[in-house]
Amino acid sequence: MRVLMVDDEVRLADTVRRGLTDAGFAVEVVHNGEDAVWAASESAFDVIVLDIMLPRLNGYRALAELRRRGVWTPVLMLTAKDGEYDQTDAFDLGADDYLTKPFSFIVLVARLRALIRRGGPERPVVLVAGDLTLDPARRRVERAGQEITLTPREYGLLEFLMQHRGDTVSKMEILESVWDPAFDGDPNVVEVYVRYLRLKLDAPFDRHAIETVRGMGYRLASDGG
Amino acid sequence: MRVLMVDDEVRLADTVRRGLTDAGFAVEVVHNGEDAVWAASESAFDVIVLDIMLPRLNGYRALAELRRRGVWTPVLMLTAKDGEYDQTDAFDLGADDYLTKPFSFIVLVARLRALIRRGGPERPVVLVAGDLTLDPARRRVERAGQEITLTPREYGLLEFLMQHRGDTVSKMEILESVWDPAFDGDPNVVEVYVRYLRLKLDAPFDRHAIETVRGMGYRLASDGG
DNA sequence: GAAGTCGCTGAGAGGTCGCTGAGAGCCGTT
DNA sequence: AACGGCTCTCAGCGACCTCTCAGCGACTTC
Repeated sequence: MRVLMVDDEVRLADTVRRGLTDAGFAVEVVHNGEDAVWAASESAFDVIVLDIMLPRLNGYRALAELRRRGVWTPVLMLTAKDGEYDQTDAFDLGADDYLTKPFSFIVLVARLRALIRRGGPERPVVLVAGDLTLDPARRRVERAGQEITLTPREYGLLEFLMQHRGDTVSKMEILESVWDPAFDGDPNVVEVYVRYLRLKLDAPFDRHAIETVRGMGYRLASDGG
Repeated sequence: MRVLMVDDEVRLADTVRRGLTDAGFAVEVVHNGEDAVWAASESAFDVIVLDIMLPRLNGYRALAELRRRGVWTPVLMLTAKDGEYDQTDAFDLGADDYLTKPFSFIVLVARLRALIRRGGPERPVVLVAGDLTLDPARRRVERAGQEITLTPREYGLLEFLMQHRGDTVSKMEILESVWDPAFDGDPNVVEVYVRYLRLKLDAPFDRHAIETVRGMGYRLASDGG
């Protein structure tokens, strides 16, 4: 059973490594996010222990990058008790379990065994509207099984619309959420990006997922159009 | 947060119920598909946990039936590891997430939270008058389940009438609320818009929701006409 | 039944809104 | 330095929405 331990607290990492080795695991340790992504991509681990606070590439970014690369090794995240991040965010990004520091070593071993036993990693929550799917962890959008590539802005807009699928959202709401909470420019930019999305999501499939509600805003059909 | 747990493995269902209760959820448990549909239709849950293998009506059929009835509560499906179904089928049928048995309880809780969070805030009250409904959040108007598209002005007028359904409201009250508090033009514009609403809401259904009270104003029938 | 008031209706002018194509500015890459 | 991708601005256009107006019918009052 191979474990990749990622933590920049050298002392803690070393303690854990020794304990896990005694428990029969083969352990590799790296201390920053970039090395973690590299190590996990290069060779196959059964499970990854990933701290959030990391130099160069923090735990969330590293996890997202791994999932984006198609690495689905189960990940147990280590979160500080009162960190700035919402712990459940970890799940949205494709983590499979988490532990709050400080943690009991026995619990860690038990969780790791459970993750390994359970096998494949859990799928992150995927937004669905008919045959339109958006996977936040992999930052991937598909219609009818076909991948759609979007720019960051287009992606942000679609994610917002899908989070509110079925509801009518105003351009100002969109601007405040997808652009800037203090946006005060021309709302026309939303129209422009809605058009871009329609050209990529609707036109090629002869569908109409994004409806215009004149005078109010836009609505993404719950069934994907 | 109310959870409906549907599973015919009594032992498992009970364990989950206790765990969720400890985690602060209000849990209701049923053990077959028909009861699930009934329970979910009768009262509002924040999320439904639905096993696939169920007596009387299996999970897929139950889910389809719920959606058919317009129940859009988020559903997390439980799938057996090597079942006959492809897991991704769940998405096609309108499930919002799934977990493979056996699953980690911690993951279940996190997923439920994510689903509830994703579902957004509680819907505001939907205005109802007979078979006429107006949903302010979705900005959607329906008569007998059929969507009616309204212009902003028409929508504003109908919203006002439905807020005062059963009461007679004068044209001046309408003008001050729907048009402008300092409106001083010709009240005839209200007559014109009442007509537009009648053409869209009443005429196609051979109904008379909006009554004229000569010399007084208008009244929207509480029972929708 | 005549006169007056009130509400209904069809037509249309004018304004607003959203859509669209073109292109400028800004990056990061080659 | 040139290029390509991304973001955003802008102005023209067409469709839609709002409101006005005048004629007519219905109801009320005398």
